[in-house]
Amino acid sequence: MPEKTYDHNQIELKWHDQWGSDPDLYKAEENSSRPKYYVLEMLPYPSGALHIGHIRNYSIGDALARYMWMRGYNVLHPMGWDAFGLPAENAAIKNNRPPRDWTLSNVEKMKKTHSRFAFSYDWDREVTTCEPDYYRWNQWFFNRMLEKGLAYRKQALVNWCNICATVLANEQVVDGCCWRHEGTPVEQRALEQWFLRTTAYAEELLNDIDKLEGSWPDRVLTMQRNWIGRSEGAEVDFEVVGHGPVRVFTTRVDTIYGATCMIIAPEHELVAKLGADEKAQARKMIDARANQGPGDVLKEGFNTGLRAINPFNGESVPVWVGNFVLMGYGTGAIMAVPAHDERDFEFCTQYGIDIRPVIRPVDGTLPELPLKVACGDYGIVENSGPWSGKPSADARREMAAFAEEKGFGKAAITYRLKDWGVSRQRYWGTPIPVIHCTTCGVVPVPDDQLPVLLPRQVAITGKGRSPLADVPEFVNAPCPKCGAPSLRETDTMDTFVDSSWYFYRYCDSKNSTAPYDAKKIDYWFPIDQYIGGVEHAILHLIYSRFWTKMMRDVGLTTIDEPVKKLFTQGMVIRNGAKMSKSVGNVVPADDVADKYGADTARLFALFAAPPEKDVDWIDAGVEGVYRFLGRVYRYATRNIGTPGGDGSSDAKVLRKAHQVLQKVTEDFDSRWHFNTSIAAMMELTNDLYAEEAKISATAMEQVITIFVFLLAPFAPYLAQEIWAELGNEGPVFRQKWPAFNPDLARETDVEIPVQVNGKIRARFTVPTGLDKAALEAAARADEKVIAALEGKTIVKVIAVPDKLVNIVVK
RNA sequence: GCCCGGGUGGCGAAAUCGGCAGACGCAACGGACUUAAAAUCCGUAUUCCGGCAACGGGAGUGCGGGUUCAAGUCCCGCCCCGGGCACCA
Repeated sequence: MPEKTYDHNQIELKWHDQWGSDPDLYKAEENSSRPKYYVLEMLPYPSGALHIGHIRNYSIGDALARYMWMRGYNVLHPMGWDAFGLPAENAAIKNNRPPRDWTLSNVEKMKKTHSRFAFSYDWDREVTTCEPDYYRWNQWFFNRMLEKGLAYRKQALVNWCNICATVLANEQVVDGCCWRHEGTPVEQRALEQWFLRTTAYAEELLNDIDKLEGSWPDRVLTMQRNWIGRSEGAEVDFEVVGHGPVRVFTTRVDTIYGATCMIIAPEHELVAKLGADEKAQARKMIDARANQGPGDVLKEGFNTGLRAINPFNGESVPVWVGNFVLMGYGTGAIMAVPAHDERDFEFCTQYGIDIRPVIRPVDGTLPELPLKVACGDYGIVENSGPWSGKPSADARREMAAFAEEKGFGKAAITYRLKDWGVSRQRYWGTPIPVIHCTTCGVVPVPDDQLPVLLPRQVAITGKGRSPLADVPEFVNAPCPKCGAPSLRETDTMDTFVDSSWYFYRYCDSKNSTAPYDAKKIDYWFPIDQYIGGVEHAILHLIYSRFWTKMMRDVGLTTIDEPVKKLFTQGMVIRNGAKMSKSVGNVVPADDVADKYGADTARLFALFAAPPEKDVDWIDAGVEGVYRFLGRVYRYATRNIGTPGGDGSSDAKVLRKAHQVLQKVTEDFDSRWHFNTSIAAMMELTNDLYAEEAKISATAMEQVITIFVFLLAPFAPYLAQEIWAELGNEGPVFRQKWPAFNPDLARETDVEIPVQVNGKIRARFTVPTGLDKAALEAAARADEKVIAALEGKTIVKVIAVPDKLVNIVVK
């Protein structure tokens, strides 16, 4: 066949049309005899256009999906849209266009790009989270959580972002600022809010991390462990004279005889009982903290004049208010042991409060005053009544037990993790399905009245309260219990609710009577491979784990963890920042596809670096991959169906082909270093060019066929085109992945370097597998080696078969 | 401060088990083809020293030590970069 030039547009358009006319092409089988494989990439926010960062994510998942298909699995590979969220509202304000219109038109555009890139999704299962047939189930789950006491409402200090004009979850606060607005400090506001009781699962979320060990990246597991932040300690009541007990939390109850004051947070309820001056001072601290960005904060405090009694030794100590004590952790009050805690030391030194060492190092003496630094180490407890002389660990345990026995405390565990605040004062989200009735109180909207529909025509102001509050048709509703005119809840749910369970919906996306059929979940779950950005290590991935456990306890599934294996791909960086629309440094996927084709863009996204690594996007590198595909195509077309050469290089190129097949197969099955898989294919291409004239027609066809398979998971269009050129029918990714032949792949000869004292002095070629003795003999017979050994005494000879010979001389 | 990653040519990287450092690609340079250019094909390329050259010699994976016949890889101590957590009691 005459050589054809690589016209990516023509090839890709042809197969795109052909594949597009077959809706069942990438369909997962409902009743399959094949083993199941659920591969999932994190669903995108429909911002308007796919960029190279998306392409990298989907190219990894798609290569895997295609490979697993060829390996004979029943693959579920779905895609959807995380369609609720703030950008739609901002766009609506800017363009005067309803968020739904804007969102759905973005979905259409991005779906076109998806299809152009030939990502193999089962679009039949598409999920769009802003549509009622999806979000009604958010509401339904909310009702289940209300029944279980896992959803509750309380007045609480919440994180407030002024620009977003809404509340943020704890997880959405970064360095004291809004996660979407880096420079905007989060304010604390007291609001009535809905919370989901994630803390009920703190212990299980932490313990089950062990089950994920080895199949989730360590980095993610560590981040989650830190986030849950379990500390073991004790709670102890100090009687505040004239006011009653105030409880403190400490991890070092063994140091309690060294407590020289109590410090409470400025938000602590005891402050309300102080004088006007003190209250004003505490208020100032709270405000100062609200306006503070990240960084070091100066310790500040004042003496309340109150006294508290240490229940262990009956000592009366002063009560202070301190700006470094957090209301949101522990009990909001601490006992200060300046001798053994760095922060207490700093504070007490500053205000001249007593310092009293009570822990002696195991092999030393009690620290002498004045101290230069606090000593937080464990040791032997001293000057501590009946516990003196005991090791810290024992004293901790026994003192907590003692407190419990005497009724003034107990052993306690505290978590950094807090309940998930889900109320948002915004329009574009799932309406929280409750009604406020003056007589019945908070009444959930009954399941059979769901969904509570989000009204379509709403004026979005971006000011402080939910726009839904200004829609009378929405707000005014009868109480489901007593029928009296009542008011609907106008807050909407955090969008992370949507993404906490969407992957279950893919298994049964059209179910109109339940979120899904449990039998279908049983078949497909857990997700065999989840692929996404490490930036979701905490938010999305903790919420998803929580949601699964909640679903299990509600009786909707039997599994504990949704994701078996997690892969976090590196970010695509451009101009020093993660590629994203909000930063404005995106390379639109369509631009690259226009110029070089989808195959090139996909291949380059994988070739630039190993997939877990961050990669700087540099346009220049794309050329090389494009040239490679062109070389492959021209070579294939000019050699298919030609008489061929004398076959003297057949063995050589077949060997190389099987070696590359082995390498690519192993890369898929283990560490996914597709950059080296692709490099191996380039090597094979270079060999094929070099040996072209000496390959027989039969060998040529065999090698090109192998090449097509190698290419199929990465560059589906070109693979399909050559597959057809070879005279084959049907989609190549429905073929069976070829097994490599280890005999054909085996190298016959190997070059052995000979070192003398570690310096290479000679090389020779021997058959592979030559044993030590023969290798040593061959080395000693080599002229150059003889010359190098002249006049030296051999101390030792190391011969490693197929690797090297090292002769140690004196 | 604590906990994870990482540091290799001009650049992206490779070296999976301790065994030839720099595969593959980009950029660069040289050649072939062309009236010319593009495209394509072939070749050169870590660096320093000596040589017209074939070649020979030395150094080299952030820094300093160590183990070993042999270290990018293992051990100890540092430096730098990226990420996470951070008055969390």
